Amino acid sequence: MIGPPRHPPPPLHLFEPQSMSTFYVTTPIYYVNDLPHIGHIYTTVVGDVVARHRRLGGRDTRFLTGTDEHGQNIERAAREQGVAPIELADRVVHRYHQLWDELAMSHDDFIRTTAPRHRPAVEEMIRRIDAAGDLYAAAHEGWYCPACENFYTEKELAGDERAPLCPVHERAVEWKSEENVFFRLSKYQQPLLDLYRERPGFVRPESRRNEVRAFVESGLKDLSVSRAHLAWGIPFPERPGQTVYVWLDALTNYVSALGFGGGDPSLYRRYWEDGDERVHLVGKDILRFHAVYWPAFLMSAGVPLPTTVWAHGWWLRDQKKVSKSSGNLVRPDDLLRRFGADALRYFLMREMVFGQDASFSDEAFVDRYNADLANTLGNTVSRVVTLSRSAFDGMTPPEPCDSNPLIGVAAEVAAEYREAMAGYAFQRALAALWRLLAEANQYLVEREPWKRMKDEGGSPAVSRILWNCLESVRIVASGLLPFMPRTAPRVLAAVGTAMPPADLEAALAWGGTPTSALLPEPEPLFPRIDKEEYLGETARVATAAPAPPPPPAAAPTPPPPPPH
RNA sequence: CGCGGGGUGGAGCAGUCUGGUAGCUCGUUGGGCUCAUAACCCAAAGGUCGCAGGUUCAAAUCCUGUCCCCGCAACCA
Repeated sequence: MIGPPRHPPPPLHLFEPQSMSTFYVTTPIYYVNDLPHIGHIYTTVVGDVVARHRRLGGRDTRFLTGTDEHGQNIERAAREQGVAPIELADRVVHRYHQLWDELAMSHDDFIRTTAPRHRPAVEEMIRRIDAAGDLYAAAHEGWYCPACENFYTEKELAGDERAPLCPVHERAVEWKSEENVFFRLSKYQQPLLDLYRERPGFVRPESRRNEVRAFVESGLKDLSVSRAHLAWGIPFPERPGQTVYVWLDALTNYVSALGFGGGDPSLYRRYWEDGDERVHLVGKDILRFHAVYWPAFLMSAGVPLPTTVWAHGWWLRDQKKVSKSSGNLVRPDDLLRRFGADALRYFLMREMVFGQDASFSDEAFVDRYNADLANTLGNTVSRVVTLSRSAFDGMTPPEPCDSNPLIGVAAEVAAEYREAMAGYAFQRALAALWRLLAEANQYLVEREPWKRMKDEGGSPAVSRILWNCLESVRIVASGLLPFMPRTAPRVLAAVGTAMPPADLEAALAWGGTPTSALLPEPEPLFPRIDKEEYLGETARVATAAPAPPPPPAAAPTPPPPPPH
């Protein structure tokens, strides 16, 4: 028997294949009972940043997101609004497409659990699990509301223990038993514990792995994977009157989108079965489903497991937990309108330590925007470009420089960026880039090229000084390509590099700024925001508009998935 | 004895695994610069790292106890 390793394993990135290995990254599929908020955006931005980064590193990358559309909550919400469930779903999905477009998401596919291609995959998954002998019929008992036609857990119920009430209708629930299909989850308790031990990187970060392991060690009960009385779902194969439990339905999206169980399995083979890395990004609230149920389903079905389930924290609002009832959700519309997608993307990635909770506040947003984007990045671009244009007649400097203090800093920064990106430490990666900007500013003040220019004009010394600064900004902007897909190319263009690079490693190396290239007149990339004024505005908006208006009853048909 | 996370200068955090002068960003104060988006650079003030005890030559860091805050506690996406 092979025991656990005596030493902790090296970080995963050391195992990362060098080139053209595959990388498959997914977000959860979002439940369409609610419009997207900052939490949905965050996970998807993380996925996009990672996907863009791996693509720029030459990996054969696929990035999936989508929506989860079945289940009693959707059915109920649709009934309340007097529309068919699919209409409700279409409406919300339309908003997702719009939003991902606004946010420059580069997903290769968008899966909907109501799509025709999804159902065969679920059926195939069930067929395999059944063939493994892991399904059986048994009675499921619980508190049942006849009006909802739905079971509730003790925790969900309103009223007190003596007179439990339905949380929706506030009427008495009854203890009821119905026949369901059960999955032998208990059988996988030991295999799952083995999995966590043998592959420590399966659940990340480590603290979450411990949490999951503790949960599994405490004992697993078999899981009901079918529902009676629920019309809005995938019919359970060979079990008339039963539909598939939404999580079994939903989790299968990660392979249904690749063609699992369908006519063309080529993507499934490429990115899953024969794939090198399969990463699920999830919020900590749904870690259990991804780190316990999903691998158990896959083991049973004889399908390879994901390589990593990465759980991140929650966005709090002003230090408080976000909830629909308290109305403190952070909605993206105003932020996007005012600051643009890249500013929001930057904030989310810079402010949160990936894996931990972070707090959103308007003040923190404006502070970060002004300090990092307007002052440090925007202003640095502005000053070095203006100096170069003035000294060299609208061009980049004619003479490069291969010996100066910035080169060493740039190399350190690139190394730290590389390591941080491989380890999902986005905050560190960005902080490293900003260190190079700070060094460039410091260098500029020490050399005072504006003074030299008065005596020497565009001398070789001035040329080298300014070229170094442009080059530092170019490297920073290259590192920003995954984070700020619209702005980073603009920054590159501003400092004389017209074409964004296709290879990130090459772009991070010193020496890429072209000499005597046309340098366009700088435009403000991030106009500084008056903080007091802005906070005043948001306060007024918050008090004036208690609730956003409901979406229009007649929503346009959703557009096709984006062509990435 | 349910489980987990957190308590570090005014604010927000890193550092804790692998003990060894307590670090970053923002803010404050003073100075410098004037190319730049009132931006940039330098310097200073400000913390006995929740509390108590222990281990150690040495503890924010390891151990024990204790207080406070926040999550989770399975069919809820």
